[in-house]
Amino acid sequence: MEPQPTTVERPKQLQIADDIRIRIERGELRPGDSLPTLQEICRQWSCSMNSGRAAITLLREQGLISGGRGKAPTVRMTPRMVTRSSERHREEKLRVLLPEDERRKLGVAETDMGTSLDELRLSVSYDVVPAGEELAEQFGIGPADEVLRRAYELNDPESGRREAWSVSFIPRDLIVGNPALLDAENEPWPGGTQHQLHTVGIELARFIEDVTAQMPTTVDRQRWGLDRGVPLLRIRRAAVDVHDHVVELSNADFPADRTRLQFVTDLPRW
Amino acid sequence: MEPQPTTVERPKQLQIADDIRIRIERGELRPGDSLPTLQEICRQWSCSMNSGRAAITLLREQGLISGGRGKAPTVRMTPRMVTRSSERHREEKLRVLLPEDERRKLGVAETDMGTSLDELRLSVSYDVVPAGEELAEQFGIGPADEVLRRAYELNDPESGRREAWSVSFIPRDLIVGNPALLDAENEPWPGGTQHQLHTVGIELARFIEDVTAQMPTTVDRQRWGLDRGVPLLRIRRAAVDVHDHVVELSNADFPADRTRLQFVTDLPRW
DNA sequence: GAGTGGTCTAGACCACTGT
DNA sequence: CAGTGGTCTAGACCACTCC
Repeated sequence: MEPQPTTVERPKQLQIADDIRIRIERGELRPGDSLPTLQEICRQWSCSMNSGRAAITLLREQGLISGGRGKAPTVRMTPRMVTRSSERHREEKLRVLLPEDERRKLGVAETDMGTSLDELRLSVSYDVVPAGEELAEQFGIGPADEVLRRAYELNDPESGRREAWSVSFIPRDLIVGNPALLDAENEPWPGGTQHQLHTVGIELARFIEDVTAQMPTTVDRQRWGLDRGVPLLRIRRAAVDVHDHVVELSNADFPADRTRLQFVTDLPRW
Repeated sequence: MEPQPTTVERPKQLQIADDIRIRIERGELRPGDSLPTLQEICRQWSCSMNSGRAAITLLREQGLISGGRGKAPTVRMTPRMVTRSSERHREEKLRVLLPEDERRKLGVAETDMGTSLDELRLSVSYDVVPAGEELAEQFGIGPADEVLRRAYELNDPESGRREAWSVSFIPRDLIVGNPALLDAENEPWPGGTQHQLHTVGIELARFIEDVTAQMPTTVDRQRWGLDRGVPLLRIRRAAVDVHDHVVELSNADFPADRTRLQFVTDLPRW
């Protein structure tokens, strides 16, 4: 539990930050508007510069403001939200049985990360590594058994900022039937992961996705070009085949200020 | 974009926070362990107290540490994660057709918020209000048409902390056939929202859930009893009936440090 | 060049934690 | 009680923005 002062008066930085937050929520300060300058804050609330700064830091941490260096911080403009729907999984499965020239329109990167490759730089790395305790338990294999580890990262070549990131694991034994799957040079694969699994006779029955959120570290913030106060959405996904075996595990991160995760749950008819 | 200093050297607070973060990630500092005292930090990194404090604030903001008042902050212990699975929706639908004594085991609060009522205090408020622009568009009704607004809040009576929260909207026209649905006194309803809709002849076909995350405000943090650096997961859910009409919209928040949202996507068989 | 906020130092008071 | 970190003041330097 967060330590809270038990003083009769609330801390000044909290009072200031809340006052300004309320002005933002009321719409008196709109996205893009500048906050009062630090000096004005200190005058209006009669506090020292450092307390005023602390209030600004609090607002930043709540994701309400951005910018500031050299000019007053501004009320944060919400970036365009990109929706990433679970319907992709079903569409990808349908596409697997199409001829290659149809499939070719979508590679693993697009279907797994939900972004287009246009004007982005894709880094792919393939490794064969021991599964380790955690993965082994999920896959029902031994910890020393090998898994194929595939890491994808998309960067904006201009800013260098990360736009998408994911890492996935497949037990090596499952894909020995098609050695081409072990070669990163074949990326992007026409049709995505489901088609790759299809080439070794695996049909998927469902995806199980666990969603959590956490604050990025300072280096993560820099990598993604994130404002302070923006969480990362984390998806841990298991792909289950028609025999109820987990055949792929993947992790992916998404910046919460520009990502909306959509999940559709169909209900059986009465 | 976060302002970054362009000085040749990185800011001390960042250097200190990163050094300690790396020690945590390496396992040299384990959950529950105490950080070095502020004085030790200032000695080791030869900085002023305020810079050391700023580093601690950064770690707090990243959700890595907690506590502190009167003693050194400790590496955060991850609370037990509660998984909230989309399978609930399917199970609830199956239960709707059961006799009442079977249904009675689950009320709206449990099924919609995923928690048990045992030892928790439930606050319910029902209102009939105009839909407004946003809801009207979703429901396909007029902005002045009325909707039933149901707000649920679960609190721990001991600490007073909020444990669950949700608000849901249903067009009034849909439920006029059963006036009992407008009465908050009937909570908890045996069988949840799906059964309530069943009493006015509505069968649900699917749920569409949009997940985002954002940082809580300072008052939200206090309400939920959240540590600094813990995001809130926000679910915006639409219930769609068999005629493809949106019949219920709901919003719910969950603390990200103790909640895992699970979504199962079934794939059609070839 | 004037004004801005980010970072830093030095020193103080207070509430809280332990013994 | 001594030690701790949270909050606060006062004052300084710097990089950045805008004119």
